[in-house]
Amino acid sequence: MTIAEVSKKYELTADTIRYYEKEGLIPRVPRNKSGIRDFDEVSCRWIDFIKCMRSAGLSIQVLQKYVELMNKGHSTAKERQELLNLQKEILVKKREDIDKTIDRLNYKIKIYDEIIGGKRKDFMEEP
Amino acid sequence: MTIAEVSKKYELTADTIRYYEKEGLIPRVPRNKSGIRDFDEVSCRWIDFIKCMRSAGLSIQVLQKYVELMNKGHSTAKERQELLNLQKEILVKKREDIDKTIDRLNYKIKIYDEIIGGKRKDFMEEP
DNA sequence: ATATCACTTAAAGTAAACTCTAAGTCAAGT
DNA sequence: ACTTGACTTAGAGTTTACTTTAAGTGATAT
Repeated sequence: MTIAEVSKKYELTADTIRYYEKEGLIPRVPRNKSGIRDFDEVSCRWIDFIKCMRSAGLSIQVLQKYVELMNKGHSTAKERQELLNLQKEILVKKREDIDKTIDRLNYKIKIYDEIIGGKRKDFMEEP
Repeated sequence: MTIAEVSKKYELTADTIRYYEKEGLIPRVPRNKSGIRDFDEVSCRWIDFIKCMRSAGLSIQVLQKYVELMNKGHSTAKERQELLNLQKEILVKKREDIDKTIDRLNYKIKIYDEIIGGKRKDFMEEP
């Protein structure tokens, strides 16, 4: 698969994919005889994995670390598990923040229904 | 309340609070006769609101826009509601991404239990 | 043969959200 | 009177995650 095909499939720009490779977020992608990237299934699975992790906000640095540990081999399995576990806990916390914010937004949206319906005054001085 | 007290209460640095005010994320904070900020309840409620929204990832720009509409008065109530509603929908989508990622991390963490327990091979080439 | 087009690289540039610095003011303590 | 420490401002600097640019290569279409 060419970078253009992968880019379309995963909705990431070719630039972003090259950047991820350069930064070591995905292992080096195989090239054909003229030096052009030819993505195999393993490369695609990596792209899919990184895209998922990035969509939730895991940092480039953390993902670099994960690939680095992967490259160091079996002895790093425990450390890799701990890394993933810490990131998971961060995401659980983040989800709580988002839940609280959604609740607050829903409440305000409801209040706005009343304001717009003339049933309540629009207090400009308060958020 | 001084900026130091507000900073402690809301766990935001004084710099961040000044930055939020300068950028118009919160209305201008009242000052005492020597020009020092003296936060009243309204200012504190704004800080609390902005902190909550920022914790979920709403952008500075969007929050600036909200304050700007607030300042324009009652006629912008509908637009403010729409702004909040759009942001809410973005957060719902974001929460789905986070949920998917948490699921995927949980799955991998479980697999690592097996790898560490010697029940499964550690396939280094796949994420 | 030549033009076109997608690809390659390294490196510079950008946007968002802070964070820090410099220079200064002011009130309180010794 | 003088030092200390928290505050003030404008503006420069930093970090993260891309994004763009410049210069070049190679395969295919005319």
